[in-house]
Amino acid sequence: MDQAIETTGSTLSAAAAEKISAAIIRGDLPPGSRLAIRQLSSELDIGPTPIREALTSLAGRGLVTAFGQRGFRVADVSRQDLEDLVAARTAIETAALRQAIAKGDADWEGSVAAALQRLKHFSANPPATVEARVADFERLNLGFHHALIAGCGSSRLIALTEDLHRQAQRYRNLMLRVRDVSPNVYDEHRELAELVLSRDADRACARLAEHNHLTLKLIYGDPSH
Amino acid sequence: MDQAIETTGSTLSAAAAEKISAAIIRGDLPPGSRLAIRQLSSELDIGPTPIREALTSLAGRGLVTAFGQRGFRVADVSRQDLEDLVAARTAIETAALRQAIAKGDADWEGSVAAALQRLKHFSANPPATVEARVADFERLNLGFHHALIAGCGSSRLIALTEDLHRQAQRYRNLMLRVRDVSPNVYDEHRELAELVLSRDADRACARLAEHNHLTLKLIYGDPSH
DNA sequence: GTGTCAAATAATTTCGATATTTTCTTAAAA
DNA sequence: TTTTAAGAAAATATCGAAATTATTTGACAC
Repeated sequence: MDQAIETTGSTLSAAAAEKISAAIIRGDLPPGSRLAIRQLSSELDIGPTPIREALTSLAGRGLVTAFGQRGFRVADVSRQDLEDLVAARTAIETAALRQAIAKGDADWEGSVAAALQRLKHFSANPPATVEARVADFERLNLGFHHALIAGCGSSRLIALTEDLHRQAQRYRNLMLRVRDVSPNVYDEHRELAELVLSRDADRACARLAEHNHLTLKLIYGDPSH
Repeated sequence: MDQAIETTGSTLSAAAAEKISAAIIRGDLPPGSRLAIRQLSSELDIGPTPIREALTSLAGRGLVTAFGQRGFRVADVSRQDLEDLVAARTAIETAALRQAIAKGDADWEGSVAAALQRLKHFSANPPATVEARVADFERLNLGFHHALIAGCGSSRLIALTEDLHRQAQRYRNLMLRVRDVSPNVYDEHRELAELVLSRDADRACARLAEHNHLTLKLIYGDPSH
């Protein structure tokens, strides 16, 4: 149910960007590898022009790096870059969360509760295979973080947060050899949701920052620098 | 000395993006107006493909909106959008400033002092014409804000800050009929620079937030909503 | 007079091919 | 042996045209 319709009414460029983006986040296209236009064009059976446009779009979202007249490459990874990523994500996501807590209405509270409920159900009835567990969790996790800040009313902060979330997801997929979902993942999110719904902005943001730093800790160990 | 060399070694797409971006920020292309590929192609004497790529790139930077298969338009403006813009910019810029104050070395301090010095010289010897005053000030102002956060070491936060700075510049160019530089603009920046160089992060960030809210106040009056 | 449908127009999107740039290879000179 | 230079090969960036899609115009029915 992923690409059932060939042309969904949207452009081929968007479809190409979606597929390439997914491959990069999944880790199938390793960091630094060349993104040859001709090769991608024949592989995806799409002309060079939409491929090129897709790569340009992805470059604006931090997954691809453009090298002047020397083509495109998958964005590199490093500890320093991950520190940047976590810092930027925390700054933007906490700002959005503060606005959401200040402005959020009843619908927003309901969305947060619903997203948490889905995580609870997932935790109680996890899928059998590891692949399904990881895939489902990533979808629910993104949905939960989206629900938290959806009430902030700022399309800019929401879009930026989701971009950075996907970049962090790529790091986890690339560098964590043990790719399974922690059993107490529900409790982690439940406590965060409680702080949010009780409108305690300071504690909620502190908890969210801590939550985001987990990615850095899991990959590179405790913060030293 | 702006477009002396036709092809600077960079791509035509980048050149087209630069020209269209400047026209949008300047206000020559009004918000909501259609960005017809064929027309831009003949006007700039560049093929449709680079134009298209330029528009895609600008869409990722918030100056252009893409409408599925119905072309591109200059991004709309509204009070709500400007509130988003100021909030996002403040969140990101203050986060970068905190990191810069924490990590910044002697070179960074020198850059801040130098950027301030250029503003001082500008204020003491302003150009004769209004156009030159505004153009010079915008360049120096961008340089000053860049210098403040350049020491943060996060390319992500720097790039985002500059994007949002240009979007705010567009609002000022569009909506302020009185386009001249305030005489006490140097003092404003000097006080900010002093707080930064004294490494007082809290006060510097508060001052920077206040500084950014000026755009909103000048355009829409005092904050009510 | 109003709403709906169909044809024509105009636009974007996409493709295949060309020209330019970069990179790799090879050979010659220091 | 190392460096430099020249030529060949591959890749990108770009162009002009074709195909698909959206919009407008006009006529017809209600």
